[in-house]
Amino acid sequence: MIQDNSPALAPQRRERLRQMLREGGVARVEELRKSLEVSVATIRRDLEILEEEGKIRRVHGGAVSMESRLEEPVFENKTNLSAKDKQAIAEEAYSLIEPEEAIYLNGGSTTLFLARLLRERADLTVVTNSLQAAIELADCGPRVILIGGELRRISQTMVGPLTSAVLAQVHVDKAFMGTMGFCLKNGLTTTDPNEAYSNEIVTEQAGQVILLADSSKAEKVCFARFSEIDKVDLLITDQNLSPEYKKNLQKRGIKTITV
Amino acid sequence: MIQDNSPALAPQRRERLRQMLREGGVARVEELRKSLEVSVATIRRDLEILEEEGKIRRVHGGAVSMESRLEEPVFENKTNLSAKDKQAIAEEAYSLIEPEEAIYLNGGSTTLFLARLLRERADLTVVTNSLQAAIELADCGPRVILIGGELRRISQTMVGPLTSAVLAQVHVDKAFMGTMGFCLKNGLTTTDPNEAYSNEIVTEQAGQVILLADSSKAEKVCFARFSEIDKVDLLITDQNLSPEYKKNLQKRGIKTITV
DNA sequence: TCAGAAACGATCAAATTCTATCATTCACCC
DNA sequence: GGGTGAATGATAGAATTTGATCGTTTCTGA
Repeated sequence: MIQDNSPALAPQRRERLRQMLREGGVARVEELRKSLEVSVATIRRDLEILEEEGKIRRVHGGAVSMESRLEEPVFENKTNLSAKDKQAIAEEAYSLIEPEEAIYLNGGSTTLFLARLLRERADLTVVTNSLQAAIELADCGPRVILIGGELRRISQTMVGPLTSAVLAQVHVDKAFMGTMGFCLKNGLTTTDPNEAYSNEIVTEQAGQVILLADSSKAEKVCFARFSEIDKVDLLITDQNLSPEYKKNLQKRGIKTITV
Repeated sequence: MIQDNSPALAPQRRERLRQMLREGGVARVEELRKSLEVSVATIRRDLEILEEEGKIRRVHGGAVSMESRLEEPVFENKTNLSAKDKQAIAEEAYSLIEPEEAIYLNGGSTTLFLARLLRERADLTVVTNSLQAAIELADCGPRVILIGGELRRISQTMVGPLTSAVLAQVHVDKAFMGTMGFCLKNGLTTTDPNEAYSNEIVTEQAGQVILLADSSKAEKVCFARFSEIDKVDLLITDQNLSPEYKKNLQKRGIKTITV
């Protein structure tokens, strides 16, 4: 017999694919074909399956492991909204800020864009639980108050029970909140209960709650709820939110701004 | 030998771009092209994508990173001044840390060296008011608790009355404190009263107070006092501290370790 | 302010890779 | 022994990526 080892079974082969990708972080189809000694068609099919399972991400020419460094830690939805839309939402939010106000920013990419716009505004006070926002404002601009608490690595935010200590002592005029999901029935939700805890305290206390969320977050529900939808005063979002949905929000007393 | 040099996959290439930009803060298109060995068109396209994702910002001639870590302008010089001594002091301090302990680090260059040594110690809990220490430990290592408060730009620390809120709720076994000056008569002093306030709370509460200070700080007095010298349990310093002075410290109950 | 140089964006062609489709193989069952 | 169906391999047309070119814009120094 020339063919000593029978060709690996499909699940075995996929497991090897996965492993190879984990090791290198990335691999091209041709490499994989050589290693596994099957046709590119098979490799492609396997990659397709692994992508469905969320183990890898296919790219032109090969694939990237989702279990390695090369991929972003935050890949909640792979159809991440472009920076341009987030920028637009942030700019709209910025225009709402009055001189001398105290505002709150929670963690998240959209609020980070807003933070960047605040670098020149020495008149403001910015309260935040976001390490990245603080870094952005560390060397210039507004007065910055960090709320303290346990550092949640994945989001680089301060969360948990300790955050209530500082939050109890400050008041903000406007809270600009990002969220993982908002839903008429289930309210505002995020993945981490500790994160939710901190967000909840802020939404309770803030003079005004302004939600910064692209339309992909609509009717999305995550594990940890931090507020009823009614607590929101204003939603700034993109153009893909249906008019009916906006009307429903309107009924609940939530104004919507579309950028 | 047939050189089948398969070009790097696009995500790999962009990751390298990102990294190069993070390291240098900025880079020219031409540099990037040389390093990655692709055409400028490709570089431009990649930069465009990275900008879209908000990772970088394009400028005429190249790009700047949006995610480069805090650069320390004046602070940098200070860390370089006697970096070797500070590193040695930090290493000595590190050896005192027991498994599973909760420790405090205040702001300052020496404590920052110590923070860098803690990156692998997942068993510890680190409480700190230093933004830079937090950044250093943000993506790995020990549990990090930030104490919150107002951000003092020059030192990148959280200071002031708000810090007491969180500090009142935690206990640390050992507090590693840097200081601007220590003096037998005037105790521990620093320049900023708010900074002093936070330091004071910590020195009052910590199980053990360990002072990390090179000899240039001896008998130096600054504006704001935060502790009597007696509160210090242990001083780690360099070899330039006179034996008599050490003896005087000994009389006050302060052990000295010289590195 | 102006002119030259450098950098940029848009566009096109070549090369590579992808998708969709069809043919082949091989185990399995009746 | 032939039918069945899943898995694999092959192929052609579509799509994507890349590098080169050219006119336009931006920067720099006089």
